[in-house]
Amino acid sequence: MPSATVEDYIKQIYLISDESGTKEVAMGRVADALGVVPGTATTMVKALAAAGLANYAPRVGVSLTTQGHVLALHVLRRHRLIEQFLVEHLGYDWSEVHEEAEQLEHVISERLLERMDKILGHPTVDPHGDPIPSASGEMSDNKLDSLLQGPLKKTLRIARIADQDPDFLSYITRSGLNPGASVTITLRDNRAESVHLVASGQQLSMGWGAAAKVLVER
Amino acid sequence: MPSATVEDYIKQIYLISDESGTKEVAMGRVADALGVVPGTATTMVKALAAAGLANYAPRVGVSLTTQGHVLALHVLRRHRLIEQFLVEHLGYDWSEVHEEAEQLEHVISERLLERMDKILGHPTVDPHGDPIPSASGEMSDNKLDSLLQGPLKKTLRIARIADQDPDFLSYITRSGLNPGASVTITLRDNRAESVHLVASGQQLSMGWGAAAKVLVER
DNA sequence: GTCTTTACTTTGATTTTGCTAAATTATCAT
DNA sequence: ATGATAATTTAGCAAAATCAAAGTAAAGAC
Repeated sequence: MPSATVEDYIKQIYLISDESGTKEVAMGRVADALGVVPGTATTMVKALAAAGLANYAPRVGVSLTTQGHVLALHVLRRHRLIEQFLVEHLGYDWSEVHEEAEQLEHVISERLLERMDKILGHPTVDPHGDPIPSASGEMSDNKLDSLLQGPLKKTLRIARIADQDPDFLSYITRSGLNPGASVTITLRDNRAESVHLVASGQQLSMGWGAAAKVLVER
Repeated sequence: MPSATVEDYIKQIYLISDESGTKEVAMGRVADALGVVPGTATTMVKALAAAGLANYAPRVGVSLTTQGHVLALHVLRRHRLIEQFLVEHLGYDWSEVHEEAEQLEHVISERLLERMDKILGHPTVDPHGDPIPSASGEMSDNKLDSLLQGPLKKTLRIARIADQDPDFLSYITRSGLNPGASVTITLRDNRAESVHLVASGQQLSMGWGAAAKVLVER
C-alpha cells in the first residue's frame, strides 16, 4: 500500500495538472504544494517514477502514469466522500471538513468508503462542489465559468468554490455564496480588477483573485 | 502527538494490566501482544518511560504513569466509540468493526470524536459490551461474571464478549449470544471443562476457554 | 553570443521510527 | 547450586522522508 506521503504527492500532482490544464507539472510547483524544498520533491518524484506511478523528465516535470492517475482518483474519491459524509452525517460545517478528510483519506478502508457512498446516495459532488470520482474512476468534468467569465446580469448558480482555506470559505458563507446559492454579476471593472455581485439581496464586490475561485453555472 | 505505535503499546499495556488485575505488566506479554520480539518491547517501553508515559522496572515489568493511563483511556475511548458508530450508522456487523477502528483510532480528531459521541447519545458501552471511557476519563468497571462463574438456572443477560476475533464473534452471533441476549446456564461439567447453556431456545455447550470470554449480568 | 538569473538536480547526510539477532544476565524453582 | 526461563543489552539494519548546499542546465537579458 502506498504511504500517506506518496498519496499526497500523487494527489497534488493530479490537482496541479488538472488546474493548470497541462500534463507535465513543474517540480517547483510540486515542492510548493507539498511544502518541501525542491530537492526533496525531485527525490520523491523519482521514487514515484520507480514505483510506476509517474513519468519523470528532468528539467521538464512530472506527469502521472495510468496507474498514478487511478491512484489519484481513488485518493480524491476518499477525500471528497469523507467531506460529504462529515457534512451530511456529523454536522460539520463545509468550511472545516478539509483538514479532517486530509487525515482520514489515508486510513479508511474500501469497505467503509463504499458504505459511506451508499448511505450518501452516491453523490457526485462534495460540499465545495468538487466532483467525486466514481468507484470505477470516472469523474464529471463539466467546465465551469468563474465569476471572471460568467455572463453579466443573469441569475447564476454557485457550483463550486475552488479553494479549501477555512478563512476564505467562511467569508464565502458570510457573503451568501455557498454552492447552490444564486448570484448575479452586475459589473466587472477591469481597471480595478474587481467584480460586483448581488447575492441573496446583498451587494458586494471582490477582487479577481477571489472571483476566480468562485465557479458558477447556468 | 504520540505515534500510532506508541498508542498501541500504551493501549495494550493498559488492557493486559486490566485483564490480569496486576499493575506491573511483564515484558513478555507486551512483546506478545504487539507481535514483536522481547528486545523490541524493552527498547520501546524504555522510550515510553522517557516520554513520561510509563514506569519501567527492569526484570519486573512496565506500568502506566498517570499520563499514560490518561492516554490509554483516550485511545480506548476513540476505538470503542468508532466501533459503536460503525455499527449504528454505517451498517457494520459487530464482528467486523475491530480492524477498521484499529486504524481510525489513531487519526480521528477530538472534534470528530465528540460529534460521534453526541450523535450516538453518549453510549457507555461499545458493540462488544466493552465500556467506553468518558471524555473526562471515567469508565464504568462493574465486575461481571463470565459463564464460568454465573449462577445456574437463572435467566442472565449477555453483557460483554471479551474477544475481538471475527471468527469467534460470528460463532457467538450464530449461537444467539450477542450482547443483550438472554441465556441460562443449565450445567457446568468440571471434568469435561464444559458449560451447557440455553440461548434463544437453543441448547449448546462450550469449553472453558470460550465460556470465560462471555460475560453476563443479572 | 555571452551573461546572469532562475529553476532544477545531485550529493551527502541526518532524523525518526521501528525492528531483529545474538550474546549476556538475572530470577526462580527445585 | 543448577538449569531453565525470561528479560536485557548491544550492535546494527532498513525504510521513509527530509534538508542544506553545491552544481548544472535552460531561458531570457543585453
